Amino acid sequence: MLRISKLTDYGTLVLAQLPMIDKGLASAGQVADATRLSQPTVSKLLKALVRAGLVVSERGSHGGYALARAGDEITAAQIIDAIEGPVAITECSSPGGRCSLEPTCRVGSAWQEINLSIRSALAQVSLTDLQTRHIPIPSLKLRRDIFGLLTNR
Amino acid sequence: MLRISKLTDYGTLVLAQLPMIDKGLASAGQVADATRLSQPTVSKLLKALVRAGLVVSERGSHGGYALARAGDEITAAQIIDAIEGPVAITECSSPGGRCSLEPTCRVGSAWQEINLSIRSALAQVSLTDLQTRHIPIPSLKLRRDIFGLLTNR
DNA sequence: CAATAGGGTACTAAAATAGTCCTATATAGA
DNA sequence: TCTATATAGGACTATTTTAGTACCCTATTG
Repeated sequence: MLRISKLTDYGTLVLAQLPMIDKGLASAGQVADATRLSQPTVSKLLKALVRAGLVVSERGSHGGYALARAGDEITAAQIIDAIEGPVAITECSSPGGRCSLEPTCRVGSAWQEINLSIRSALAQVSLTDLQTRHIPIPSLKLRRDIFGLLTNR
Repeated sequence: MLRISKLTDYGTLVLAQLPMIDKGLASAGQVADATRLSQPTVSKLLKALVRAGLVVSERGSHGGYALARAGDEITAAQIIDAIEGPVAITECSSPGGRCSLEPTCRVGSAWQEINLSIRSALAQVSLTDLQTRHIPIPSLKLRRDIFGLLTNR
C-alpha cells in the first residue's frame, strides 16, 4: 500500500551500528562490514544522514561517524526524511507545494490530513524502538539476516 | 516521504465519474472521455476496482460500470488497496507475511504499529471527501485540470 | 449473429530507485 | 611536509518498479 525504500531500511541498519557522539567514531568501512552492505552504499547513506543532522562526522585519518544524539531522540520520520527527502503523499501535500489553486481548492486538505497522520505515526517510533524491540541476538551477522528477512532485502 | 502511485490518483478520478449502482451505468469509453485519460488505462483501473468490490460491472452491449456503494462508504485505503494491492510499509508488516521469525522477532511490531496508524488515517477519508472538498467547479474539464495540478500529473 | 462492452493476460515504454565511481578536501602521524 | 586514511560531493550506470498498450476471449442485446 505504502512503502519505504530499501535505502531507508538500510539507513536504520547503519544507524544501529554507530556509536553515540561521545563514544568514539566508526568509519564507513567498519559500518559496511558490520551491516554487510557495500561500502559505497553505506557512504551514500551516511552522507545523507549527516546532511540531515542525525549523524556527525569527522574527516581525516582518524575520522568517522557517530550518532548526533541518543537513539530515542531519532525518529522514523527523521530517518525517512533524511534518506528519501520530504516527499509527501501527493505533490500538493508538501508545505509550500506548487499548487497555484491553494486559496480556492480544498481537495488538497484531505490528503494533507492524511499526510499529517502518517507523519505523526512515524514521529512516535524511535530508532531505539526499531533496533531493540527484539530478543537478544547472538551475533551481528545473524542480526543482519533477521533484518534481511524482515524487509525482504 | 511516502507516496501513492499515479494510477491510484487516476482511480479517484475514475470513481468520481461513475454513477451510483441504481443510477445507470457508464462505459469505460465514457469515463475515459470525462477524465481525459486513455481508454486502456481507464479499463485497467476499472477492472481492478471491480475485483476489489468498489465498482460493479455489467457485460454486454449495454454494459458498463457503477459504484458499488455510496461515495462516503468508499475509503482512500480501499482505493489504494484496490489499485496498488495491499503492499505494506515493509514486507513483514503484512498480515500473514512470510517472516519466519515472527514468534521471537519483535522488530516488526514497530513497523506494524506505524502501518496500522497509516491505514486508520486512510480509512477515515472517503471518496466523497476527496471529490467534494472544493468549491463548485464550472465544468468537468476544468475540474480535471485542477486534479492535474494537484497531483502533478 | 453482428455489434458492443467487459475480463484477463502479456507485452512495451518510461520513470524512479539503487548502486557505483571519480575527484576533491581534511586530518593525523611519521 | 609528505603520505595514508577518511569524509564530501557529484556524476554516472544499472536495475527495478510503474505506467501504458495491445491482444484475444467471453457475455449480452437487438
